[in-house]
Amino acid sequence: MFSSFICKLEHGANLTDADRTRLAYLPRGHRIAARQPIITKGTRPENVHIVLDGFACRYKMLRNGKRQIIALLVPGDCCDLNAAILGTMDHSIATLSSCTIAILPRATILDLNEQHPRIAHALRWTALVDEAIAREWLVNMGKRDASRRFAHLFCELRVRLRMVGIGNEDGYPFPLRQEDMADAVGLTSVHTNRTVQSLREKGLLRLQDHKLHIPDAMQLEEYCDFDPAYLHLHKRVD
Amino acid sequence: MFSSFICKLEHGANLTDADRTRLAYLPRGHRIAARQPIITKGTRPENVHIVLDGFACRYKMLRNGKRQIIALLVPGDCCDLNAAILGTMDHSIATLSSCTIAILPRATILDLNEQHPRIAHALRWTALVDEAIAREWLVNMGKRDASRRFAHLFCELRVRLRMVGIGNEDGYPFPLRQEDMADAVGLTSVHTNRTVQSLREKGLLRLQDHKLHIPDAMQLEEYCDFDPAYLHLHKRVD
DNA sequence: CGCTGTATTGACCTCCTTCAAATGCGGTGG
DNA sequence: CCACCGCATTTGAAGGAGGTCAATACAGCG
Repeated sequence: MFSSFICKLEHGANLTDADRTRLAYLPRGHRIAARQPIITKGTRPENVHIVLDGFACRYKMLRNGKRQIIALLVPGDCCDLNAAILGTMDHSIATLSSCTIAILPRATILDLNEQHPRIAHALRWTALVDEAIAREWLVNMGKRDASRRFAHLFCELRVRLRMVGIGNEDGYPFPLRQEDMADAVGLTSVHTNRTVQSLREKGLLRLQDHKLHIPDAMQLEEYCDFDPAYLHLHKRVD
Repeated sequence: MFSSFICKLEHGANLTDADRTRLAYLPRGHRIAARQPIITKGTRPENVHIVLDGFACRYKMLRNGKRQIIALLVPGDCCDLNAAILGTMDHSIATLSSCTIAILPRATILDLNEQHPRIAHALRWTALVDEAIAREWLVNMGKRDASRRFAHLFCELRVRLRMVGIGNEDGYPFPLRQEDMADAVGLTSVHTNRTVQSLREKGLLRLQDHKLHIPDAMQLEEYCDFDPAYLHLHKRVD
């Protein structure tokens, strides 16, 4: 089902029914296990990958073996929409949980861009929002302490997931290991553990069984100075 | 003179002479003092701003008054090429040194995109490289210690500036205050001071009179594991 | 010469890392 | 059903990188 992808595009443009039926005809996704490569740094991207279910990530490895996660990809997110212009990939993409991934031939994207201006607009919108998210992550890593950093990440994901119909008022599925979370915010997994505990003790959130529980979203947003403006939602979520 | 802008675009496409003469007809820039706003968060961008000379930055302010610099803009860089799609700016842009800035009406950009496919391609390329730089900055802040962080920033700027004909083998102009440098890499100005000193003591670089001197670029790149692949230069620089 | 803004230095503190060991837990095979 | 394994989480102790605060030095400039 492309529902998450369509859901996401709805936020970037006012799609028509014709647009929606066109999107419904896209190839179905296939299942990939957790922690498997999707796209590897240095390769030339041929097709466009879309996450339909599960969590994936963009990341870069350093020579010393450390991994920095550059972006989290949730259902509805595109992996390499514009990567072709740059020639080769400057980072890799892999699954974090088990995922279902759709692979669209580049020709399909070209067709969508030419035949469906609203979809084309929505696709450009998603790319720019991804960029805005990267900018906000820079702020997060540069200026917030550990617990606010995680709090902010969780607030962001709450909005992004609600955008595609995942999770509800009091939480959402969160399949990452602590090591993944650590690599995403620039901390160690040990400190991640202690930080999540302190957030629980503060009553701001609870993380168990790969589910994130947020008792009071407002309070959490207040705590970390979260302002969803950078996600550029025109339609309300919640 | 649009030389830096043209210079930059040459790296994103094989421009023709017709492209170049078209670019030469763009409006000239005007002078702005250091530390002046160019675009303010929350506003709706009307025109496209291009830095022709000097250093500027994208930044976000936090509620607690801290500033995170999200990107450095050097001659040839565009400020808000695609911002219109997102509606309002989610961050601000300001000069760091005195700058000359060109303002292109959106109509001009549309015209370039329609009449000059190679320029259009180059513009898309610049936008994607900006994004790649943001991703590399995430790695820098997340995984490198203070001295490697600065080393990496200086290596990046060396390549970006050479790309537009600024600086030479042993250094380049660098007008930022230590406070600006600190806000760009996520450290304090005090620690910036000590870190730059330690880099000097290591013989890796010298910073004085707003000029950065790099005795041995290879050595500096080696030190911080700098790999310019993310800048996606097809034509050699140096 | 004093004013202003930036760079520099010192002392102290704390947040986060590092390393290592312990705990928990779901699966698998005996 | 229990023992064992692999994997992730949790905990402890110690050290270090970077932050904070405040004082000083320095340079350009009216």
